[in-house]
Amino acid sequence: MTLKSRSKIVDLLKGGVVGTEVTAKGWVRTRRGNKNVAFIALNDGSTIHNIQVVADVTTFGDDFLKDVNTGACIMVVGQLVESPGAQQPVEIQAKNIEIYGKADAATYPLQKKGHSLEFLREIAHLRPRTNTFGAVLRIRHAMAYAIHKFYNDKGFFYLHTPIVTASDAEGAGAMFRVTTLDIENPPRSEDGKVNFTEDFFGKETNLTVSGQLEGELGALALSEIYTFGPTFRAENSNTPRHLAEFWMIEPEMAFYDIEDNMDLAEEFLKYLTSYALEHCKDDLEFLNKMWDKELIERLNFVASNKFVRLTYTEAVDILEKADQKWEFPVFWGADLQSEHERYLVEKHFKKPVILTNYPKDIKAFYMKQNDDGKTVRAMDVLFPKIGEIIGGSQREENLEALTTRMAEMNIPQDEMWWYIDTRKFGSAPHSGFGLGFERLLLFVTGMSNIRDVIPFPRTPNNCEF
RNA sequence: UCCUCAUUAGCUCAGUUGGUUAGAGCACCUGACUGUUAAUCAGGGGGUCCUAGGUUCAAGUCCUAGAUGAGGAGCCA
Repeated sequence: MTLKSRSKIVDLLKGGVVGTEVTAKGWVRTRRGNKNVAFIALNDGSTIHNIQVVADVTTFGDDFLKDVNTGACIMVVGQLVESPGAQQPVEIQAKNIEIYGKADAATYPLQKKGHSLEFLREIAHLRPRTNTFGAVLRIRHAMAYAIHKFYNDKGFFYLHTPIVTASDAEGAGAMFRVTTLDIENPPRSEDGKVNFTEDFFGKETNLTVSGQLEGELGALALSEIYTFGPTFRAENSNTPRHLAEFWMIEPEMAFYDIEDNMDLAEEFLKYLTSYALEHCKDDLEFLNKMWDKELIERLNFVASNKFVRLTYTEAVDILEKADQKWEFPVFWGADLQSEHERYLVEKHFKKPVILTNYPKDIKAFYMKQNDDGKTVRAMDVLFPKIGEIIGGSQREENLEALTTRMAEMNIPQDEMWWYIDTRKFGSAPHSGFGLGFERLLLFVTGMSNIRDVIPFPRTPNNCEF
């Protein structure tokens, strides 16, 4: 028998054959019992549920069982039997128990009773062993898989856009510099400035803030692509919705206009929501019970109801007529604030909202300009509790319109020659959007802080683990 | 970065108007219990009340500054 031969607890609970000898391995959640019998709740992360191991105290001895405590890692060999207890179908009658790793009860930080999410963040190396983070991490995996499945089934190609980039033209946020220069004593040119031609890449480089521009290059060759990778923003954002390092999905499609783009975004979000409801039932039920009593109801609602679509101008109209005091004034041309977005989603429509056709001055240079000369074909998908979960647009494919806009917004065109080239040679109408993976997970898991849906969060002043 | 709030046992939290020796549940230790379900029951040990100043006869409690955390805002996904 090799070390890895064992039954996963999820399989034992669902399809284990009663009467057979089985081997289970995992971490002890609790041990309880009396002087005759000990009950060990064992979890191996394959499911939210534990399997109950029953150990005869006279067989194993008090001293031995003392070390089979919360946190210890053990192997159990024994017969799978029907459980007389009401809370589990089967249990293991232990014949042999081996302790792989003890956990000193006096110093092991995790206990069987509730911990605050804040405390668990401080022990992010151990929090995957809790019910909540086990559930979140399994759902995170399921969503990542579902994203690839969704696009693969549609014939999209997964494009790996670069993580190190020399373009900071998109202006999506402050960037992390990538350099091998000696930060204490960098080479300088005659004018005293740091001489980046001596840096590793011979120019200034940063971590990517978006794969979109390179994604467009792929779409204008493969027709439909998506990216799914890490993204970095050096913004000093301290909120439950922002991370310095997060994952983003960016589909980019040739021959899609803004309507096609919205259709895809809505179908995508509904697919993922339905996938979670179908494949992560046990974990969602746990999170629903533990953290968010309306979670499953909300997921069902989003999966089965049409999103509201309206233009920015219509939204401003609704907000101006709303019987509501605003901290920030509403007028045409102003960027919508959180309070405005929340009002539309949570109070006025009570369902997800897609806003389109924003004033061009509050949106990026690459967005397709409308004939009115005032608005661009941007779209933001707004979700309850989370706010903006998707931001996207139809892209400006007309060379002259694009370069004129770049000049107006002081975007350096020489650095962007390759991007502009796509509008010179075989340009095509195309669209795309970005979905923040962790924001999706906030919605799907019902967690309220983004630091609790990524294994090791990176935020200002925090890069532990 | 701005505003607000919080910080008391390993964890979760009480602590009255500033007043004797700072409490509870869980965890830990000792014991009881013939199948438990965050097992239960009895007993025990465990405190830099975030840090540094200050006010006061007296500070966990009031004041000032700082640290850390959280919520809201901005930036955005």
